[in-house]
Amino acid sequence: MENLVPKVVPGDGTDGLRERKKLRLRETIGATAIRMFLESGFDQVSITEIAHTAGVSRRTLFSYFPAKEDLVLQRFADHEDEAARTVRARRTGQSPLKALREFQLSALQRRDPYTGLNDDPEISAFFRLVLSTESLQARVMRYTSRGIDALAKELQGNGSDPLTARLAAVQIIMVLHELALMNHECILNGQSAADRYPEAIRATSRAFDLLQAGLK
Amino acid sequence: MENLVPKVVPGDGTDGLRERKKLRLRETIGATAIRMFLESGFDQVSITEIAHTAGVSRRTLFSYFPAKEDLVLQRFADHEDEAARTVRARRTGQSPLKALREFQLSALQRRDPYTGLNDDPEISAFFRLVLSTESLQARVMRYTSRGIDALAKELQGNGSDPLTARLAAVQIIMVLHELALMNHECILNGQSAADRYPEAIRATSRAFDLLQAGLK
DNA sequence: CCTCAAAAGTAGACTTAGTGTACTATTAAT
DNA sequence: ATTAATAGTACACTAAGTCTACTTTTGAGG
Repeated sequence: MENLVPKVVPGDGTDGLRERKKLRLRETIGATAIRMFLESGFDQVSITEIAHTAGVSRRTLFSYFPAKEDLVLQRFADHEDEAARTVRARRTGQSPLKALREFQLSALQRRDPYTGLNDDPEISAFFRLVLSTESLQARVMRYTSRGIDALAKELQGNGSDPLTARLAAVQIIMVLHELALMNHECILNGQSAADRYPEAIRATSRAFDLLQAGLK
Repeated sequence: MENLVPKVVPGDGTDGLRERKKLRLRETIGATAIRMFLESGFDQVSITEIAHTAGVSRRTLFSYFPAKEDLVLQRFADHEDEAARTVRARRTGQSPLKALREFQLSALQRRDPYTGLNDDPEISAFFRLVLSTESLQARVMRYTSRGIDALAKELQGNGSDPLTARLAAVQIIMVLHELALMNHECILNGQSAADRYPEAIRATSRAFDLLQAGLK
């Protein structure tokens, strides 16, 4: 007697040759695109060229990356809820703001690209690409916005009323974003990460002081 | 003897039949576009249709509005440096934050569309259009970003060090933006502006308290 | 190993935003 | 009235993204 349940049980999505192949192809396409963008600029490379270079059809490329911007920015999604996770994982008794400050300072120390304080040529070239392309900047803002949502939710689940949680999240995420931009700008101007480091620490500390104690 | 200076002296740009005609045509095109967008949605109306309805060629339309989004959002540009102007025009001795708070509360009272607290059907439809269209939201963010620049500049010319000015500007403008979103959301859900008013005042006051005294 | 249904991929036409170019029509000043 | 600049148009072009119908690959079961 034949089985009435569907023959293909999706599993958890990580098993099977098919899944691994898809993942690899996605990697290939993304890497090809970024390489070409870094070489010639986002607007100077067409989807058609990327697809051809990566050895897939245009249509296939679009089935992996729904928009041209996604070819560059998928990796940003990883960081989108970093702040929320930091707050969630904080030591008991520690305030959210204190946890974020601590995390941010250690991120600077380890030159986390996310802080803007990283002068690795490939990483700073990637940042330059993103920040010099309007449509990419717009997309980054979307991720930032999701980061705000995530943090607000986390703060709210932590005793804050919804209004305060939301306002705090907006302030915090946007300030962190601004600090990263400042660091990146210095790196762009040729400063080394090591040179910039002390000032980056100072700026971050000052920013958290302002967040905590207000603008006055 | 012929005159060696250029024959056409531009003047201040407001004189002449030509200038007035251009201004009127621009109005016509913009109004036509917004009417059509409100009726069918931003993505459902093509540039070709708008140009045809407004009685101009596609190319002419693009010479007035370089992108489809600009057909909707040019009027946002007016508000882009409102915060900076408010700070500049404040009474002597008043702190920037105090001036902005005062301005914002009076803007709520007069139901300034800019605060999100306006239930006029045409205005709320316009907001809904903008907020339900991704590409328009991205464009709004650009204006917001310019508002930050303007305010930062104003604060800096007012004694703040550049870092503090910049961080304060980011916080203030983004918080105001968020407050407007909240009000708008309530209006969208059918609440009247009058109904929402007390809570809007409360939220704004709370937001300025947080900005001034910190998140703690 | 063979079969076969589902999933992945492809080809190519289509829509639409936006640009470049070469031409025509207005306008305003002499 | 002449004329040079400016505004507007027609038309062709590029490129992103979608739709549809077709082919290939894969992996599970017998």
